[in-house]
Amino acid sequence: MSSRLLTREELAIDPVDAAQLLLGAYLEAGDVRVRIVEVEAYRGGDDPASHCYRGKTPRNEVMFGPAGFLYVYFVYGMHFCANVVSLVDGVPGAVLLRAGEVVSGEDIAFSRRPASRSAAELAKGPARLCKVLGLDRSSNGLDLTSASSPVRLYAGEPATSVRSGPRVGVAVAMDVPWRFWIDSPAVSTYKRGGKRRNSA
DNA sequence: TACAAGATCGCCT
DNA sequence: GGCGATCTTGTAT
Repeated sequence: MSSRLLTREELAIDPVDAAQLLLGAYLEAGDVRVRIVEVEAYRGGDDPASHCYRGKTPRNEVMFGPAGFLYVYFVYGMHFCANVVSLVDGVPGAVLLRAGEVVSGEDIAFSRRPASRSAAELAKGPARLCKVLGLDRSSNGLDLTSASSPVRLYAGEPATSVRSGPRVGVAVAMDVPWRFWIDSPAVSTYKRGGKRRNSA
């Protein structure tokens, strides 16, 4: 298993490229380690689906900062979603971590997600991924490239057979295939775009 | 008035 | 029954 931390410069690239780099990488928080198998790229000003599309705010400030930082945001009043900031300081961009496989600390993961019926379901979805890793708003802004950080990002084996398609749950820009995943039982099968309201 | 936190309802399996 | 880059209300500026 790889134990090399990803570097900031490796992540200071376009979110679309960073997304593919993160596939197969490992995210470790405390005693739980997850292998990232599904991500989505989010850009800034040219991406209406991005939190940054509307400009910089204290909330999404992290996305405008240097690459390699963790951006955790609150959604639906009960869920958290984790993003890995990419691109350089001043340019918004991030990769949403949608799903992963728990490869270490599975017992802890189950204790956090008792409803999970199988290991593959533990981190099958962005909100679950956060809960399994114990990520919350206090985790926002952590440096994933620092060995002393409570949450770290490790390089994995190069992802092969990367697939791509429309992003999930995004009501706009569905024609942009910025969702990437690799073959894994933990990848969510939910792939329908357009929800809530009649978007047709 | 703007931003951020809290909730709910539709679509999913 | 559970999850989700939305929607609404409260607080801060």
